[in-house]
Amino acid sequence: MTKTYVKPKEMSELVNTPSWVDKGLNSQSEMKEEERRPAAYGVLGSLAEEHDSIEEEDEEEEDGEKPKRRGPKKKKMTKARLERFRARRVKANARERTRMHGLNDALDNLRRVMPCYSKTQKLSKIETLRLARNYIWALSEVLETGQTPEGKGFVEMLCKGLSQPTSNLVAGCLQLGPQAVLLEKHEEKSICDSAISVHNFNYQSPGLPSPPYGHMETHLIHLKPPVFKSLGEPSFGSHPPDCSPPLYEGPLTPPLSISGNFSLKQDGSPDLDKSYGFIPHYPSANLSSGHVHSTPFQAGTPRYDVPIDMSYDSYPHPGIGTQLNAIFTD
DNA sequence: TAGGCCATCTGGTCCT
DNA sequence: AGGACCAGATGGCCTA
Repeated sequence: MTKTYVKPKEMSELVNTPSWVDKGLNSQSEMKEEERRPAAYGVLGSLAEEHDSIEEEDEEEEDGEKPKRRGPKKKKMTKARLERFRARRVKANARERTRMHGLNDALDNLRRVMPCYSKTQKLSKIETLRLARNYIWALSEVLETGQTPEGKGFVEMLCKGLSQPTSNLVAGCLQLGPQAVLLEKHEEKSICDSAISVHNFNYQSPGLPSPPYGHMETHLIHLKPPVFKSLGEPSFGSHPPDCSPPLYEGPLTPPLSISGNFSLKQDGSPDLDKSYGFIPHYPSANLSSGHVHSTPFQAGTPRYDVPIDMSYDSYPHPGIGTQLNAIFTD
């Protein structure tokens, strides 16, 4: 289930005021015992406790009843040392946040080059990674065979292992008609025409609003995944040299929206802030007759179901697959 | 209300 | 000593 994620709180609020700060405490160790969480017990609390335990241990050693503890004796936790640990922990937390933000930014960039992208309807992290894996796979199939991707098969490949909602979403994205604003990219198209021949691909569904932004053809042309370079093109050797996708350095423009229905800015570029939410308009069994899912859905909201094969064994290219296969299998 | 997804905190490990 | 990375724990938000 994709959804619009809303941050629980303002980041600055979380950064500046952890829960124990909210309570007017100096550290989590000062929280009441029942309010403490095991994981949040914290170095500060455990250090304070450690300090106590060391003193107790010393007392016991004096009694001579307990064997001496091996290893270096822990330093006594002075107030200054506690302060240093506290400051270090705060810094580490900030670094960790920054690190995770960087990771999320990278995931966002990945979302932007996925077949369905919208600022308002974000794929989850795991679904983004799974779709990316499938997408690489599907594109490698197109490049390797040099054949027109059969629409149904292409979408099914993209949807391997994805959740039903995400599968529907991808299917909805890719069943767009041939009218495409981005067909202006004729030069790029001509370069790799022999390798990427998708002219016959047409998933147009009756009743689907004409998307101003992309269908499968433009999307494939648009993509210049750096991964092909980094892989050394082992499985693309049959392709003309000029067909190897250049390293992508341009802006990360979304090839397709979730609904294929972006608003356009004055310059013709898609206005990502005003993209519409995904609305499935399509009757079930439209894409793959005989693969209609029995998953219940609300009356009046027909779904565009894609059969989901949760196994990765049937992927076409074991070469690239062996590298990818181990990554996202559950 | 349960489950999914997320951000954050935390402690451990490895490396410089 | 300190930074990067990782995984576990936890609570908040949202949806079915």
